[in-house]
Amino acid sequence: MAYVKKCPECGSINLFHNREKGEVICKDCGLVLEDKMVDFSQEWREFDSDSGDKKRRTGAPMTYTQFDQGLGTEVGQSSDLNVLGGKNRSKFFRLRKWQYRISTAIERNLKLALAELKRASSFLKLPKSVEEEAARIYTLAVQRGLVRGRSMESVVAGALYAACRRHEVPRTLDELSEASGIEKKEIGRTYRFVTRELGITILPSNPADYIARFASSLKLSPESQSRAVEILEVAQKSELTSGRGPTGIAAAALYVSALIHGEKRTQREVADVAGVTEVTIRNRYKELLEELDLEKEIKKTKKKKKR
DNA sequence: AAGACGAAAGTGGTTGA
DNA sequence: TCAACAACTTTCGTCTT
Repeated sequence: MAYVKKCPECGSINLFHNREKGEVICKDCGLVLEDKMVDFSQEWREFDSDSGDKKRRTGAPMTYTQFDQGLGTEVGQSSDLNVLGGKNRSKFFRLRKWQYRISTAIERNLKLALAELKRASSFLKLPKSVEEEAARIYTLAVQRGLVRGRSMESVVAGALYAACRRHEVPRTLDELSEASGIEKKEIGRTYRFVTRELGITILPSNPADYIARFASSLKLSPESQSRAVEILEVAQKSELTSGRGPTGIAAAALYVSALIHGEKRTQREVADVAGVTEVTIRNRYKELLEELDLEKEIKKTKKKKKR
């Protein structure tokens, strides 16, 4: 009996297995097929029944998509009061007041922001793991006061963008912009700012990560899709990819492989789904042809068609 | 007539003095 | 902080199918 090969949602065969999170994600539509990895290993060793009880833990799972990560802290309870003397009593009230002020400000912000984050995330059909990551990034950003002077929405969008890239399911700035209603420039700016301030390192995104999604929205065959990935690999070795926008390269690779497999798409169509202009595709396309002799193959399929 | 191609000028961001 | 620079876009005219 074969293992799950196709996404039940869109039928794509392009599945991504994230071992760390125990998820299988469809790269095309973002559907999470499996997220039920259970770690059965114990994290402690039991020497005797006593220490085992102390270390054993239980409770609700912690999650960043809840505004307080599912764990709340409050300063004291009024029932503690009778234990405290006069001085400590006033100190107690002061502390609680501050705690209240700080936490309500942050919490209120987080509640709103996380709602917005969930909305945008479901609009983009992002997997849960990416949403969690984005929520984590946003929470850190709020705690460091990085939201000040920026709109909440733009920071949310920036966090999402960063989370997508970290999980190798990149979305373009255009897509984020459409989902959040924030300008492309602004998202890029806050994205850079937040990642720099939080010291989050992000690998330059790989053009191949875009292929699956672009190919499926262009309705290209799996053959063209895998050919495009092959082309990308060669292009990368010839240093055609460094310094270039990854979306443009991905788009050009797809355009070429579509030609080779006789599934012609206009430059306009490819350009639209990739969020670049025809000119960029043309430039990349030209470079690809120069470096890898693909012209023969294109001609071949042309002749075939005539017959 | 639509698509492909290429030149020229403009934009926003990075880099290095 | 500013200027040089590369990548990409916009716009537009010409060639090809």
